[in-house]
Amino acid sequence: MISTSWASLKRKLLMEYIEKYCKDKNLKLTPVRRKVFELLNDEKSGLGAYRILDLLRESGFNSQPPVAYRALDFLVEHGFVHKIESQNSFVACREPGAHHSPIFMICKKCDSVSEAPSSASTSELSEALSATGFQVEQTIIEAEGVCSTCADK
Amino acid sequence: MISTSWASLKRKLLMEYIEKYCKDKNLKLTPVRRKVFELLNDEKSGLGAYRILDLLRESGFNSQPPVAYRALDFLVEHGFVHKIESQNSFVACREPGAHHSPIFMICKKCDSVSEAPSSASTSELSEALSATGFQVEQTIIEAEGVCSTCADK
DNA sequence: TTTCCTCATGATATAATATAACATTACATT
DNA sequence: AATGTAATGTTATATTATATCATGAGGAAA
Repeated sequence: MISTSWASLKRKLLMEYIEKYCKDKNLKLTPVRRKVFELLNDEKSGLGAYRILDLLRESGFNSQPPVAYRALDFLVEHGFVHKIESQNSFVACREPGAHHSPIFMICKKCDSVSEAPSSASTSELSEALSATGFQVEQTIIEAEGVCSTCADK
Repeated sequence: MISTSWASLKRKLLMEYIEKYCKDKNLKLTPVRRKVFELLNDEKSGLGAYRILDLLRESGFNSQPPVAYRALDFLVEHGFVHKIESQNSFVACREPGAHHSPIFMICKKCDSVSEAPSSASTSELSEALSATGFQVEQTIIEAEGVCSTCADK
């Protein structure tokens, strides 16, 4: 049996991807920004800003609210983290670089938030809406329901 | 020239629809609930709960926050009002009874929030997501962009 | 009619989420 | 060293939302 799970390998990979991305683009992945990403990367559920703040403090950062929000702003701005509007929570991006219009699936049983594989849905939506004369620049799509794991139980 | 605009006729119609609906279903459209709906019905933009609270007070209701939130809960529960998650604001439903999965178009220029005509988009989305094993129960779709009126300027 | 029940409202306090504003530090460039 | 820029530290406060308990209003049942 191998001791490192697929999930943990993926988390590691994501962290490395972001490190490289920041290095290439000359973005400063400071300790607090990195830690916030790690915290989110370790979670399946969304975390609220104040929960993140608590976890930062547990990790030795003596932080006030603006510290957490600034780190989140940075991570969201560069697409490393997404905000889940219906929960006021944040999740690590699982498909970095893949799309700018993520679709989230939020399980009401286990509270997990997962990102749907990139699909045509968003551009179809944009096209459908453009029929009304509205020019879509950004979409927020969040689906609430039951994830496959919970449904199988 | 006729003095009553289409928009004002539509607002009136919506109000009447809701009155009838409540009467039929034996729901209590109390003064504060009715007033909150009227306030939202008169706006093109979303209103925050505390803005609504202010307007209630201006209308002679001497209300505290729970009053506004309770009225909003009632109106949302029965589909008369929708919450715009990305703004923490509320809008009157313009398509009562039409669909349980509205799609909102939020104009970043004029701040208007409009409801897209009911379409296949949502069920397509549900189908696409069910391919991942996720069972969709509810969707939140909010598109940010520029409305046709603002685009024409 | 009176009692009781339910739902709505009144009222106070506080929780949870988010930002404004200004001071300080770190570090790269000059 | 002097300067500029971006990041962080710190305090205070704004904004959004709910918990809790008390009071009232109206209908159903005794």
